[in-house]
Amino acid sequence: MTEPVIDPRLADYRERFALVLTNFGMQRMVARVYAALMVAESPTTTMPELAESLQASAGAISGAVKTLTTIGMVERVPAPGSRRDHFRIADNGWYDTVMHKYRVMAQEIIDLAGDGVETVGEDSVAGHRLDEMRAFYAFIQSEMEEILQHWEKARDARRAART
Amino acid sequence: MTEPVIDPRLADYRERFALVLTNFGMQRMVARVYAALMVAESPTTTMPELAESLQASAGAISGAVKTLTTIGMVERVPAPGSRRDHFRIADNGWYDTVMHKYRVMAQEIIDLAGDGVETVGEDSVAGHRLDEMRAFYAFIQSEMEEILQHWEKARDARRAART
DNA sequence: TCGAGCTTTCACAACTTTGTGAACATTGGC
DNA sequence: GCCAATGTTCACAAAGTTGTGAAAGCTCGA
Repeated sequence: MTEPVIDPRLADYRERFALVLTNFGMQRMVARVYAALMVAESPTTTMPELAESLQASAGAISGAVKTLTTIGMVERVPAPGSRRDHFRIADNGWYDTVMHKYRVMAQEIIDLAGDGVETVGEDSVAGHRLDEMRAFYAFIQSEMEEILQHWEKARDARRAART
Repeated sequence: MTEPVIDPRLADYRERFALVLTNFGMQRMVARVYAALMVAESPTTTMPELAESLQASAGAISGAVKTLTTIGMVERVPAPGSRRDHFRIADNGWYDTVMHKYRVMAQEIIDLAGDGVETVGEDSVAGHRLDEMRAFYAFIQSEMEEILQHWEKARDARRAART
């Protein structure tokens, strides 16, 4: 078993980062790969590099990378002069993905609660509970659009300020 | 095996409801109990009623109810004239709990990203990535306070309007 | 078109999670 | 204070999840 060549302090931090993402509901290996890309000093990283650094099999890396690229948190980068695939954290990937997920979830709950109101009747006890749930998520959904716009403005200002 | 006495249409809806919560990351049985309380027509429900309706063991119900009361989504209601414990969906439990969870998660990420910036150095490639992540969650956290206040106002108006 | 280098897929084993059933603990009425 | 009704805990079995290793599949350059 070869030891990975990486600053132990950085490896510790990377694993802690992955652990937090795991608590969010992200799969273990997916979280570790994301964390590795997040703390990587080089702009892009290859699958063998990830496998060695994380001490994981090529198969596990392949699956995790596929998940991350599918949901748009990581992107495959064309790498002239190299036959290996290169990957990096997608610009905006984090919040685009998170926000998209929340938007979908909110819509799902709105529909679900709406169906419930129809099922139990809108003037029943359960009907009122479900209707308030629906109203809450409809409210959150509408607020989210506004927040996202505010963030994009704030982010652009930050980036511009970074000389 | 005794068949549960419940409208099949309602039982289907209840299971669908639980499934959506499960996709949110809630444990299966916890989600089923919450769904059962949500669609119940009676204001409160006992553990044996939940066990029969959900066709689950008393042990599983006990565990799920404990989880739900601990996080504040369900409350134990004193029931004069009955030796059984009665439970109901906590008023405000849903969004208090969800919002509290998000607030904690946001703070955790802010701290995590902050530590990362210190670990890798703020002028490194990774430092910039981590710093933007930190800024995003700090932004979300501050916006959330405002949203919650708006919702409470909107909710009170809704309730007042319900004659 | 062939071969070398990468990546993907898949069966399996290790591990984790979840719910049951039964024993144990608690509570309230008599 | 006792007994019966309820609630809780725990060991274990079933089910599900995750990562490995190896084999199969691509792809690019010659």
